[in-house]
Amino acid sequence: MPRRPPASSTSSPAPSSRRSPCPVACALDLFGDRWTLLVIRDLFLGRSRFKDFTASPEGIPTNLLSDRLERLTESGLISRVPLEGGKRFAYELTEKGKALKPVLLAMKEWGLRWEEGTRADLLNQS
Amino acid sequence: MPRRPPASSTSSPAPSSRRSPCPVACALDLFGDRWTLLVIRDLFLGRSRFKDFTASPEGIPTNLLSDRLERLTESGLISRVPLEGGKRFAYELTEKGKALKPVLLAMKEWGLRWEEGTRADLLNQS
DNA sequence: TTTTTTCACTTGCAAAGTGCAAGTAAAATT
DNA sequence: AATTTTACTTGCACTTTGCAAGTGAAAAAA
Repeated sequence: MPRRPPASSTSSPAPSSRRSPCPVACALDLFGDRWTLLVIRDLFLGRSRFKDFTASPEGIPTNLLSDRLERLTESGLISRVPLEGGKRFAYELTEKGKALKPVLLAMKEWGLRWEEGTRADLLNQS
Repeated sequence: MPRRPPASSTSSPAPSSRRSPCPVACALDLFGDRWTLLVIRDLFLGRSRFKDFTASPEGIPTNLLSDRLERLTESGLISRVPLEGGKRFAYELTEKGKALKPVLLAMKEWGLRWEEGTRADLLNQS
């Protein structure tokens, strides 16, 4: 995945790396890979620290997690919040990131219906 | 992306390559990349031939298109339908593939809302 | 306070995937 | 019969992925 510039509180400026003006293509430029949406999912599940993400059952490699957290921050889907005094951070969804809930819910429903043996322990409506 | 076995008309058996029982992770195992959902989008837009997909504005490389069509067929999201007599094929969404409409619509809405300059010429409700 | 453990990464490397260009053979068209 | 189009495949350079190991700071334990 190629890299991209930051984001505003309303809507992000079109980066030159955009493949087309299609909103689906555009979305895939931001999270079209095997890991990014799982990090978003974890954030919806209340996980917020680096180790929380690595503890998820899929076992994201730590170098990829670093990379994804950085990209998500750059594209304004998440923000880093400094933890008590120290140099450590928690991550949280921005409004833009929270707006992905319908996407995740649709994928969850699809998976539950069409892929045998899947179960959604945690990701609820609301 | 690692490869996987075929699919039934109800729900697909769990492949050993599955990363977790999470329906989202499972879905991403099938279409978690930058191109697959664009092929699905094109099919929803009525495109069905190899050249139709290559003609989309994102310009998928032909080797990747071949690969994606094969994987989508294997995983039961699309099927190859033989064209009049010859050895050529058209591609169409299966029921399982059509069931991805809510996912694409959610992504479309998200892109339109949060990514400046995107526009959805074609992908409609229904 | 010192030691140990945990956390949040980074680095190195082999393997796999991507993207581009060029090639090919069959089908369709002229 | 010759030309063009279609649906691919192949080759190759480059990038990304996944695994393991290493590192330094912070937190916890002794």
